[in-house]
Amino acid sequence: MDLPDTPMTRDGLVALLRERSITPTHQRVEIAQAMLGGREHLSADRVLARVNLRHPETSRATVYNTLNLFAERGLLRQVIVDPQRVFFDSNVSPHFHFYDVESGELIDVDADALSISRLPALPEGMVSEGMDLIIRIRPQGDTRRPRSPG
Amino acid sequence: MDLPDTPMTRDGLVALLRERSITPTHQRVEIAQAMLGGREHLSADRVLARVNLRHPETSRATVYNTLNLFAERGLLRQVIVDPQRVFFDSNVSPHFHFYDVESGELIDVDADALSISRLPALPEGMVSEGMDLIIRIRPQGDTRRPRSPG
DNA sequence: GTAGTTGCAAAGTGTTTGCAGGCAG
DNA sequence: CTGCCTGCAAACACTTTGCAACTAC
Repeated sequence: MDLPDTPMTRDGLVALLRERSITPTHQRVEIAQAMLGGREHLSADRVLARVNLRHPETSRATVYNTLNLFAERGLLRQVIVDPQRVFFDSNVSPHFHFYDVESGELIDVDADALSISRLPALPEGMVSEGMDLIIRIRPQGDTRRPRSPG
Repeated sequence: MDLPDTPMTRDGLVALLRERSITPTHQRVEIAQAMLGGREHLSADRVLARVNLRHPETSRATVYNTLNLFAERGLLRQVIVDPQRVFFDSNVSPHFHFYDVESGELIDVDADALSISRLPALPEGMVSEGMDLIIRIRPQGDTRRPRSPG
């Protein structure tokens, strides 16, 4: 699951941002790099930590703004599985998730690892925005209901 | 979708709570009644408002504690679709949801309105806790991305 | 009577916002 | 240069917690 440290050059990222009409500021490029440079599912807090590993130059506000902007422009997808935090997923192609309720970890499930047929009719006048399928899992033998991951 | 105002007698609710080893206090019965007495998908805040329509005798803390207790004991199911609030669903049998991102409304989808086949293999040593399937919908022609419903 | 429950208000999260200063083009 | 972007800290919404008073049985 671990991607190489720098799957895209800085120039590549700059180009990608421009494609989406996003001014490629220093911070945004840094954040883009963080999201594509390793694990695919990160909370804003994790991104902040990661970006500031090098030197603490990016503020919390900018991380939140930028992640939301990226999601809006289709570079990231938000995954809502935990009421406490939003995960951002750098994989924007159709797929589903396992969610380990114990560790809080998200794992991709390839779209064709399962098949959904006979989609229900949408309520009248409504259009679909997308579908989220989450399979909650936990380590075998563990019967706790963790409210706070430990 | 609207249920009759009192689908269960107070005595019935008391019995139901006892079945689950829940001391049927005044407030808990009130909350049980609120969750079964009308709409099926309510946030804690809505439950609080509803319970205190009669007379404001139940605190926010009790509502939160009680809803979590009910969920833990299988009387309610939590639905996580909005990072801002948890919905509680009085329908605990298998089913899925439409989520109107515009209005914030949840709509039940019967479990056999769609069929999921070929479930993916779970990661080793993991067991399933349940599956959430959410189809995000919005009114046709509306292209906004609402962050704050209004 | 006693353990378990409630209410209050304060604390705690994750996230957003307002505004002055700073950077990209 | 000029408008967009950033950082800071305060504001926010939802939820949880600590503790004294109270209630169910």
